Amino acid sequence: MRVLRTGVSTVAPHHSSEPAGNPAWLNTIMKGDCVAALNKLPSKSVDLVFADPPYNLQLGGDLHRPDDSKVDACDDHWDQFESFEAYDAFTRAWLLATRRVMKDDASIYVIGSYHNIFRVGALLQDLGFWIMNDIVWLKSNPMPNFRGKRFTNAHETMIWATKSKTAKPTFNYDALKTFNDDLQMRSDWHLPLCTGGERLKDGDGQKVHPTQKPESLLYRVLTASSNPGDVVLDPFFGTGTTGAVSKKLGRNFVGVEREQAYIDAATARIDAIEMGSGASLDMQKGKRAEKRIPFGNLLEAGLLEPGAELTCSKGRHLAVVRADGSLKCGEHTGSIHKVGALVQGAASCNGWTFWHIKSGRKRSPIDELREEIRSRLRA
Amino acid sequence: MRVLRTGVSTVAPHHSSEPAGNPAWLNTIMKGDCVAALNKLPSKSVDLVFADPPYNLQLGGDLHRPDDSKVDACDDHWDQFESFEAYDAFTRAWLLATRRVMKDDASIYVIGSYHNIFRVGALLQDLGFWIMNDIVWLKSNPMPNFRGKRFTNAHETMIWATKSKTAKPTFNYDALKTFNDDLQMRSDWHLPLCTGGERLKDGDGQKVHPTQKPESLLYRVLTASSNPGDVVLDPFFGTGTTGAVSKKLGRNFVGVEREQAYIDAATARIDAIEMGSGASLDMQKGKRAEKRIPFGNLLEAGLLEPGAELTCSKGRHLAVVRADGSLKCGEHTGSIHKVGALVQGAASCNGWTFWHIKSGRKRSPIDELREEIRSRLRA
DNA sequence: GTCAAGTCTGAATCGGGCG
DNA sequence: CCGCCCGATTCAGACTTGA
Repeated sequence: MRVLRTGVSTVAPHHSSEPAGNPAWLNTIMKGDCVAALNKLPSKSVDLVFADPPYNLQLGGDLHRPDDSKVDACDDHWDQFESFEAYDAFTRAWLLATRRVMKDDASIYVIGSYHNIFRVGALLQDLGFWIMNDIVWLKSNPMPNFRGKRFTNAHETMIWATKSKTAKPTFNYDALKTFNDDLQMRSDWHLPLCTGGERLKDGDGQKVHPTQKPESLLYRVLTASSNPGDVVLDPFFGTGTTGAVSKKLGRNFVGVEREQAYIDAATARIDAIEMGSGASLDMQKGKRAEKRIPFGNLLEAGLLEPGAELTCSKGRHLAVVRADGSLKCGEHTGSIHKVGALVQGAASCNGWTFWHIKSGRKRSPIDELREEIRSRLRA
Repeated sequence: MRVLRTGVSTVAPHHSSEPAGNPAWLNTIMKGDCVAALNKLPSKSVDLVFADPPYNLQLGGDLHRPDDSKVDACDDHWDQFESFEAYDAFTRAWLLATRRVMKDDASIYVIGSYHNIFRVGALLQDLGFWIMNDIVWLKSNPMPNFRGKRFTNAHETMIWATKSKTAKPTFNYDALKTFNDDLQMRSDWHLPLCTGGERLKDGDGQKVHPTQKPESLLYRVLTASSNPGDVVLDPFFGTGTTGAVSKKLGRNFVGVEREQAYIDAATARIDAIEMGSGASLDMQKGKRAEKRIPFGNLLEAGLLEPGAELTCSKGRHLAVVRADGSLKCGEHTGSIHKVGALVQGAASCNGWTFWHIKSGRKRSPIDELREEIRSRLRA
């Protein structure tokens, strides 16, 4: 993996036509300031953004455990801001730079704690982003509150947003539902902290980065809001969890990071990963992904004859199929959906599952005939 | 209980010296606009504030369930704001009015959803409040996402703050820890919605208030951040959950509410409560039951790789694991349970015990990997 | 009275392609 | 851009109904 240094830019200015193949910045870490680096990327070029910005923790003095050991707090210089105004200006700048490189239907996830997430969320709204969900990452093993003065801070908050209210972001609903044992994925995610072998350590056994995120978190974000081959941007790349999971899941990434030590650790980490590929990356698809079969096809295929009689599952309503693929039920005529809605007095109706045909003694939904057509098309 | 109408104020102007005994406004509902009513209270007079302001939901058209029934949305006039600016101005005004009546060491809790909570949190910080925690109320029974377009919105967020960084708020650490089976109370609270007998209904069986909060939530807030005899203010009193729990726990309350229908319901509700008769009021504890582990967690945790091969115990059926946690076995795809049922021609199947993975020469059920996750979560 | 099956509902920013 | 219309989409828990 190459590292592009944006301070001494090795990224060529972007003209309207990219050379064939992947652009030079793909699957690289750009070194330098977040906004300056993002400004070197072409606009509308990324599908998903995961951002883990500085939390502006505003820590006071040292904190000691009951056994008097010192807590290794996040007091790095990059987490120091003079005021809320300074933090807001910083946030607004990187959000705007990020917004420019997002495709119109791209998603952005920003993670934070109560120190910064309210400011981030309000600014997202002020800048015209549209919030889809907030998600809480519940830590199974959070650090306890040693002083007993507050609740154990056992979660962080992620905001999922799009560029605008009208955006139609990728959301792999069916894949997530399957992933979650056939229940809808909820806004609360129970995941352990990044510890043990996953946590990057330096030669002295010290952790390389104070707030390394667990791969499980990124795994779920990428599964939810991207597809294989998509481009995932992380403007605060750190030790590269986003890049690592992107590579495993067959996504492309681009990162921005200022600190050379983090870049070095991330580069080694990602180089050691084998790129995911092939059928194992296929996402579980739902009915929406299936090709649309007009009702008339059933007549063309000979699966139904004009004059065939359809009923609802209880046999209460009776309709006749006409040669043009419309139904007639008493005074009502129209599509299977329209007539189904009319006879029920409902606002809408899925005619495929509402209408049944007699096969032997039992009634089966005409959806089974549609499935027969689909299987013929696949063959 | 008396109701004070602040429009035709029955509250005498407050001088520096209160007459002996409780002030007239104690344990009453003040009718009228929130800010105007609060301005009639003496400064620095309350110990705890619980505020459930309008969420500014910005709903679009109607939403229907899959069975075509209409969702009874919260579309009340009091939740309509013209813009974020209007909502911010409203929020700033009631926060400032509330701040004045808070004692220096008082606590304030504000609850909201992603529609409004980020604005509330940022404004709290801008006005000099000091955030102690954010707390997530995880709903065991939230409304599902009917269209499959987002994560199930399964939580709301509460912010606990003080008037300033130097405040020393009440925090009954030991009481909470005892309640929580001798573990520190965490920032995630697992509580069901307010339904059933607790939910106030009118003569037609319709809910009186669209967003009545569960008493369990207030019980925990009051236990954490107040003492018997304290004064608890709720500037958006609604149907009076704050007043009801205050009375049960031997706290004093003062509420502000604009809608007469809510005031009537709250008055009857609170009058029916016997002070301190809280035997039935056990604080809802965190769930002790074993947590459900979705199959996808095995991939996130790295215990299975995409592409891994699973078989039944005899090795007869072979399935491949995909990155999204679905299985593929011939033409069949879906969850471990669904595919297990399909390959056996069974109606249902426990995928955890049906599917095995080879470890060395023998096959072991993937249930053992789930147990490994559980032990990590316990650690 | 018991149990099983069916109904109802909860702070919701809930569609998309084609003409 | 607007309108039409196809047709996809739900979990937990309390309550009601009926055998």
